[in-house]
Amino acid sequence: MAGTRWLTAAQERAWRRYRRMRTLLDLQTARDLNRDSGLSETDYDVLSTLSERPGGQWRSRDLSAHLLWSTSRLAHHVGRMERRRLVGREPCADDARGAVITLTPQGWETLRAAAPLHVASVRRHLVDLLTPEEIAALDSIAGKVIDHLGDGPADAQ
Amino acid sequence: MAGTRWLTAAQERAWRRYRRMRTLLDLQTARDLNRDSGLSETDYDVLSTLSERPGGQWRSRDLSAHLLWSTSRLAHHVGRMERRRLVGREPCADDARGAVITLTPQGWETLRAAAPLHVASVRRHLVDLLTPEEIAALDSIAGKVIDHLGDGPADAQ
DNA sequence: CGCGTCTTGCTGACACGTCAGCAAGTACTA
DNA sequence: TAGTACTTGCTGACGTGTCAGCAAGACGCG
Repeated sequence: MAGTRWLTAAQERAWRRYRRMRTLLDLQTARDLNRDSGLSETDYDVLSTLSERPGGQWRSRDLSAHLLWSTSRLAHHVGRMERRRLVGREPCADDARGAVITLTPQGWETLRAAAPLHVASVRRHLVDLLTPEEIAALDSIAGKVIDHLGDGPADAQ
Repeated sequence: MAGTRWLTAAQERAWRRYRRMRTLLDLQTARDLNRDSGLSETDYDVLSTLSERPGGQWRSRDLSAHLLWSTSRLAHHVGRMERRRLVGREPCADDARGAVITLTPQGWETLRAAAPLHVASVRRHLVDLLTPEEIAALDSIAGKVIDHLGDGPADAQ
């Protein structure tokens, strides 16, 4: 590999700082979420995704694809959340193999209470730090990466 | 919480896509790194950080602070990397409590072989997708978050 | 020095994620 | 309809991260 195209100083700096932002921001929002609502980020992802559908119901297969999780990971995580009464499982009417994950009343209530606090946390540590131009730039950068990594525009997201 | 300041449409969109970029980019670079070099991202972080110092040596305490890892996490991870002969442990001359983590010859060689492939992966999935202006914007955004979350500008990174 | 406190690093128990493998159901094809 | 292959979801084993707790050494003050 004689002809490796190393990063320029500006590129290297941006990459390093992106990685550090990622680490710090994750740590902080996770800490806030756990302190405020007793949830992990993954718990919150599951609850908020479920709530996007009218009845709070998703087929396991679709939920794991949407979250970019393995079906195994979803099964484990849903099992743990089920024990905490945040979600439930029901057989699927159309397909006897299928399982439908459902938000319980307690799941709805937990999410309702958590959402404003989580939004405040995201504002505090990211959104309110940036100008509208920077928000637009972040969106555009993320869009390019998402398109490149082929998230299937029609599909998940 | 009647007066919650929810996100605007543009902010919400940027936040969601940032999160998705994060997930996709992590998955892809981790997959590439493992396929090309048999390393995890955390392995690579440890090796490349060690290599920044002349002798490839870091005090445990300093390394965990630099990586934003708990000392426990570092101890576990170094133990595993030690079994693979990528790093070694030595007692610290100045402080009998201390441990010094050292890159082994095999660790150097592994990193030397992995680096160009990893850079290519980062280029392919991020850097080469962006204009110089977008690189600058990403750097500036990350800088704001890092400053806000108090990474101690003089300290780590 | 002698004592209490802080720092450093390690360990064990437990929570979470991945992977291989399995059982049951569906879909395609002859 | 029977046979084969695919899909769906679960489980167990194992690697990794977090947390509480420990032992040894450093530090500070009388």
